[in-house]
Parts: sequence; C-alpha cells; structure tokens
Amino acid sequence: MFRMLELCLAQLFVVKGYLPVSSSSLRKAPQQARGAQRIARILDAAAEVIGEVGYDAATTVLIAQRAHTAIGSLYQFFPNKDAIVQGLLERYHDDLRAVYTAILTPELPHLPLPVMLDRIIDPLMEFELGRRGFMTLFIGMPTSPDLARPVKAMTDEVVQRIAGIFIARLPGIDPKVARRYSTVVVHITKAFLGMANPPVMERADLITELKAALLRYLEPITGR
Amino acid sequence: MFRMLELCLAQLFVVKGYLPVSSSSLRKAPQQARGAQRIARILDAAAEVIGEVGYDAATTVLIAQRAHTAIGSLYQFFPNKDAIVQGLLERYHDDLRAVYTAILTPELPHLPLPVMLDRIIDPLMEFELGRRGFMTLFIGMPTSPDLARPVKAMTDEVVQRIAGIFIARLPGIDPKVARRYSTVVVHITKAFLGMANPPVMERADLITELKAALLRYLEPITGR
Amino acid sequence: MFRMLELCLAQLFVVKGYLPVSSSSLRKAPQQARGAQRIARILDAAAEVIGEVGYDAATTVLIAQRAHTAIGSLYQFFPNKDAIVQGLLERYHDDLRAVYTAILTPELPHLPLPVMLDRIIDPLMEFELGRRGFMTLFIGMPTSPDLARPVKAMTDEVVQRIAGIFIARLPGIDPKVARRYSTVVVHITKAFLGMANPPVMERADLITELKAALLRYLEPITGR
Amino acid sequence: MFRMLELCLAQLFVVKGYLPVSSSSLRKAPQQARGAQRIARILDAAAEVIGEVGYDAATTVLIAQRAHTAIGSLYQFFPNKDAIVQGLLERYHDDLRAVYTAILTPELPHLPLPVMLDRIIDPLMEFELGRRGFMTLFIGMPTSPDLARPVKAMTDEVVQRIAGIFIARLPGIDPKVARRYSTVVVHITKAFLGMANPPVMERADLITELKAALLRYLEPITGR
DNA sequence: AATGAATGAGAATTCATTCAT
DNA sequence: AATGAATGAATTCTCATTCAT
Repeated sequence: MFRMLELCLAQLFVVKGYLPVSSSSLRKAPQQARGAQRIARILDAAAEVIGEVGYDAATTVLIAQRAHTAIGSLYQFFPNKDAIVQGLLERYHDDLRAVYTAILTPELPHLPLPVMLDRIIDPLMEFELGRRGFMTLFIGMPTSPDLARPVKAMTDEVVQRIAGIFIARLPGIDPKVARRYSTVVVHITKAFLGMANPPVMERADLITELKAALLRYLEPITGR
Repeated sequence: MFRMLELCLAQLFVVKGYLPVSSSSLRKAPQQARGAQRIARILDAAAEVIGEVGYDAATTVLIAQRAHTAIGSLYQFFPNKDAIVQGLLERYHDDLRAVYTAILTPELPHLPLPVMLDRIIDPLMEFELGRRGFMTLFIGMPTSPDLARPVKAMTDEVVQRIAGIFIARLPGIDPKVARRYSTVVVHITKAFLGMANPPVMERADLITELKAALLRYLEPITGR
Repeated sequence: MFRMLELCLAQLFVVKGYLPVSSSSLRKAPQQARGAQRIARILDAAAEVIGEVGYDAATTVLIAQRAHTAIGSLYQFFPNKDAIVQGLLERYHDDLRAVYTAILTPELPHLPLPVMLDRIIDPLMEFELGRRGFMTLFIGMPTSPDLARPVKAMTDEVVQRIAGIFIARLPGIDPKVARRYSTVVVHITKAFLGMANPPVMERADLITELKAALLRYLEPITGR
Repeated sequence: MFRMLELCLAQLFVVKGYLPVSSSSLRKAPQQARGAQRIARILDAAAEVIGEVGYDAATTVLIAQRAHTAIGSLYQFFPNKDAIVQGLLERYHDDLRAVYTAILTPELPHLPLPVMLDRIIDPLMEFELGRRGFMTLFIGMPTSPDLARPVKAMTDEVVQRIAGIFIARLPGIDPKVARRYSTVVVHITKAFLGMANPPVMERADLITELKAALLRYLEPITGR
C-alpha cells in the first residue's frame, strides 16, 4: 500500500533522478529497477542537502531521510559517506561532459569572440545554476583528499577543454600559455558562480558582467 | 617553572599575536596581560589549524593544543567554537582595515589605472597570501550563518571601499553601478586567491594575470 | 539457466553436504530434494566461514554468499543465525555419533590400553582436525546459551561414552569416578585439538604427545 | 556531592583496581590521580563484562556503565575497544609475571616433582581462577589478530619459563624438546582452567586431577 | 520458492562543552 | 585562573531479519 505510493513518487522523480553512467563509487551494481531508482533518489537528496548545509553538516541520516529511505539502504549501495559525494560528482561530471559535447562543435574556435563566449557560457551557466549541490562541492574545495581529487579532476578537464579551444583558434600558441589563460577563465567563471548562490547580484547582471570580463580579458589574446 | 617558559614563548609570539581591537566575540575582556596574550595565541592557533584542515576538522582541543593552552582556558575566553572563528575574523577585519587605511590615500582614485591597481593589489595580496586561515574562511563561504555573517560583512565593506574609489574617480557614476563593478572586482580577486592555496599556477603569474584581468575589465569603465 | 549450473554444483557438493538427520533447528522440513541440498550447502558454508573468521564475524550474508544462495533463501530454512549453528552442531553431533558407533566395538574396553587409545584417538582426530568450523565452535565455548547448550550436550555425550568404556573395563568402578576420569580425558583431548588450529606444534608430535599424556594418566587407573 | 561518593567508591576499589604498569595501549598517560583510578575501574569492568558475555558481546557502553563512567571517558584513555582488552591483557601479564617471579626460586627445578608441581600449580590456579575475564581471553583464542598477538605472547612466555625449569632440571635436554613438553603442560593446564569456568567438576577434584595428569606425564621425562 | 532490496536497532567512536580540583 | 578529566548527544556504519517482486 505504501509501496504503491512510493512507486508513484519514484515515477515523479524519474525525470530528475537517473542512474549514474559510471558507477565506480557504488558498493554493488543494483540488480533491480527499484535499486537504481533508489540510488538516484539518494544522489538527488545528497545534492539537495549538501547544497543547503554543506558537506560536513550533511549527515548520512539527513540524506537518507530526504531520500525517503532507510539509512541501511543508503549503505547497501554506498560504502561510506564519501562515496555518496563521489557518486554525485561522477554524475555531475557525466552531465558536464554531455554539455561540453554539445558546446564543442568544430566551428566554435573560429567564431567571433563574443559569439563564442555566448555559446560557451550560456549552456554552462544554465547547467551549473540549476545544481546547488554541484556549486557547493565544485566551488567549496572539499578538505577530504578523496573528494578533492575528483573535484580537481573535473576542473582540470574543463581547463583542458577550454585550452583546446584556444589552441585551435591560435595554432601557434604555447600549450602551457593556453592552459594558463584557460585556468584564469575557469576560475573567473567559478567566481561568478559563487556570486549566484547566496546571490549578491541580479542573475542577468551576473551573466552580462561575466561575459564582459572574459571578453575583455581574452580580446588581446585571441583577437576578436 | 613551565609558566616561565610559557611567558617567554608568549613574548616571542607577541609580534604576531595581539589582542583584537573589537572583542565582541569574547566571553569577557581579559583582566591581565597574560590573558590577552593567551587570546592572541588561541587565535593564531585557530588560524593555523583552520588553514591546515578546514573549519570542521579544526577541533577545539586541537586549537587549544596548538596554542599550548588547556581546553578549559580556551572556553574561559570564548563561549564556543564559532566565537573563536568570529574572533579570528574580527582580527582579520581589523588587519584588513589597517591595510586599506594605508592604501586609500586621497590621490589614489586619480592615478593612472595600472598604477592604481598596483597600489591596491600588491599590499592586498601580500596581506592575504600570508594568512591561510583567512583564505580558508574568506573564500570557503562557511555554512553556519553565525560565521557567514561576518564574512559577508567583511566582503561588503571591501566592496564598498572599492566602489568609493570608482565614485571618486567618476563623480557622475550611479552608486549602484559602481557597487556592481566593485563586486565583480572583489570576486575576481577572491577567485585568484583561491588559485594560490592548493596552488594551480605560479604565484608571479597569478598576480600578473589578476592585474591584466582587472585592468582590461576596468579600462572601458574608468578610462586609463 | 543458472539453475542448471546450480544443480550441477549441488551434485558436486553432495558427498560433503547432506541433510542432517535430526532437523529440529529447521524452520520446516524441505519438501524437495533441491531444498535439502540447499540446506546442506548452507551448513557447509557456515562451517567454512565460522572456521575462518569465528562465530561473531560470520555474518548471515557471508554464509549465504558462500553457499551461492540468496539471504532470503537462507531464512526460508533457518529462523535465525543461531539456528544455523545449531543445525551445524546437530550435523557434527550426528557425524560424531557415527564415528563412535564405529569405534565402540564390544572388544574395545578389553584391548591393551595403548591399542585402545589408538583405536579411539586416531579416528577422532581425523574427524575433528578435518572440520575447522567444528573446532571453532566446540573448543571456543560459545557465549550465547542457545549455542552453549548443544555444545555442552555433545561434550557430555562424549564424556558419557568414554566413561562407559571405563566401566566396561573396570566393572567395580564408581560411575561418578569414571565420569571424572572421562571428563579429564575429554578436556585434555580438547586442549590438544586447540593446539592444532593456529598450530603450535607439528601435528605428528601433537598426536604422539596426546597419546603419551592419556596413556600415562590412565595407566594407574585402568591398568595396561 | 556525588563526587564525594564517587571518591569513596574509588577508595574501595583501589585494592582491586590499580594502574597497569606498562601502559602502551593507553591513548595518553593520566595526569591526575582521578584518571588512574578511572582507568583501573574501566579495566575491572571490562574484565567482569568480558567474563560474563564474551569479547564480542562486551560493548563499550556496557563496559563504561559497569565502570560507572561516561562512554567518552573510556575513549579519553583507550583509543578503541581492542585497546581496552589489550590493557587488560597487559595488566594480567604483569600480574602473571609477579606470580612467576615468586614461584621461580633457584631451588625449584631441583625439588621432587610432586613438590615442584604443587609450588607451580597452586599459586597459578589461585591467580587464574580469580579472574574470569582473564580466562575468557586467555582460553578463548580471540579472533582479532590485534588481540590474538598479546594472548599468544603471554602463552609463549609461560611456555618459555616452564621450559626453563625443565632445562635447569635436565641440563642435557634439547631445548626444542623442552619446549614441546612445556607446551603440552601449559595447554593441559589451560584445559583444566576451562573446566572451572562453567564448572564441570569440583574445584578440589580439578586441581587433584591436574596435578595427577601432569605428574604422570612428566615423571618419565624429568624423573621424580 | 527464490531473490535481493529494505529496514532500523544497535555498535563504535568523536567532539563541543562543562566542571571538579 | 588554569588544568584536563568527564560528559553524552550526535555521527558513521553494520548486520540480523523482513518483505515486495
């Protein structure tokens, strides 16, 4: 009887909650559909809770409650608390890769700079602003090395892709220099993301100013 | 006997550790010089420990040990853990105010932009890069509202001062717009600070690029 | 498809695993041959796991996995964890009875003491040294009363049988005294078993010394 | 007020509870008399509880309650549950050493065998039968390697000392052989200890039979 | 009957804070 | 005032057992 309700709720969540593609942080792969849904619900709950109170204050019990799950179920799939966050980061990472795949068309590096920035920043902002848990983890540099590593890996990958755009646009550029510019671009973007979470500026202004800052920073480097 | 040694050590620390000017976070004002030194030592220790392991992992016992103090003594001065960090932030705030007082000379707003930026950024960077505890707290947006408040207050004050420079430089500017530019400048600077702590770039490059980014961002706004 | 494989595996195990004669610890008697095999597999698995990690660390899930069975199936046959061990002990008890039946021939009490000891100790040692799970349970005096009871019952039965040999050999002996000697013999034997598991002595020496100790202890009592 | 009572109780316990000599398992050495008493009380409680329910079922909360102490206090001195048992074993080991020092007089190896056994077994039995926790740990071969190690070390030491007696008594004996006999003696003694805990025999009979068994086992080896 | 996900009481351990000395 | 032992609520994680499929 409650089971029915639970299943219906699971259906509602299914748009939001889905199985992470790469599941290396899981204790075991779920063998029933129920399990996959529950994993997704736990990750959604973790994202919410972490977004609200931060990593340390996000207790496993709190996450389980938010996921309408028993604490034991949580540990059936995730070996420990860190693994939950790793799972979350993996999911974000996969999502992010999907966004990049859509952004990085062959003609992108050769577009006029303002257009190129629009093409990059708009989908990225839409992606990131919709995920409070993501921002908390991605911006707030976690202290545990097990968590810092995937966050750094994710950042590095983004830096590498942006550097790739520069290299395609300016074939003669020293790759190290390209990485340096890319690093700056990524961190400035992170900074603007940080302005959105406890919002210190109108969101429209935020995006306008981010584009302005990046445009002016890059113009002397890449040309219009 | 140990007391003697302790006092001598306190003397050595006295350049670094000193009593915060405003002591609203203290349980009571220290009655003796020894007490003031102890408070300073505790704040130093807290800064170190937080810089090393982050706020949550910085236990009160760890801080007390680092300060060569008994945990009971710590609680004699600070009512709880948050108060220690508040005290730390107050002290940072006071330090920062001192730096600003030195920076904000009447002629500053009228200097050529690159010179102005040098005058602002160099002492600021020197100040901030020397304080790991500061960066951890100032960049990592603490989750507890009691801590988020002073951090926000501090950031707002900096934003206000920078906005003041813009207003002095461009008398007709809308103060709201000035604040917006100032907010951007401050957050970009924060982002570059974040690149220093687990260092992702040479420190010299960091400062060069920060100045470049701000210079180009501000040039169209303030003129050279 | 997997079922086929499972049945084949069950066949392979069938020499080792068989249904316990007395099945008082079972939730219900298995209705099909498959069920009996499954019970045997579970008991085999329990013996292995308990022999390896001890009773407390032998989780029901571990036992089920080792038995290539779902945890739910395990609970279909055994009402709880203790019942598994009780079933194991029952099986051991039955095995032990079989060994004794073979040992206790009518002429046994009248053989020369060294021959009698050979006839008793050799098959007993062979039986016991081959069953790590047995030794763990039988020597390590379980704390739970539900488990201590069958272990005690088993020990008592062995004591009784050995006492019976003494009484047959020395018709005038006080049965209480016979029991006392028997108790000593059984516990000394247990002690030597304990030396085998994390081995503290060559197995050959072990048996030699056990026989020597018992021979010398019993000689003055029973005569050669 | 409660403190007074507590201190009085501590006085009562002081004959039983005392600071372990070697305190390698402690998290930190107690710096106040209160702390030393509490450590002793915790060890006493652990011995009782383990003696009653065994190691696994002896929860830290149960031990703390029995010691009239908060769980936190327990962990102030002992880093984890294993360390409590290690501390207990250390204390037993020290006690045992004291007993041996009293037993092992220079003339011991040269006394008539029955007298020698009396001199060894009587104080040893008195020591061991008074300590249920000791027996549980010493006889029941713990599964955790961290606990098995000290138990083994203790057993080895006893074996070594007994072997020393044999070597002193029979100067030409192969030390390896002496060790073997000693091992047998120690394990037989352990077996008789095991008969005392859930008692299977009158204590007087127990000691009589132990002496008989050892006397007859050793007579052919060491002579009367 | 078989499967394995779900449940939640209970275990070990930590740490902010208090309190006796 | 200074010290550090004492406190216990809170946290992470386990595992025997149940239940939906």
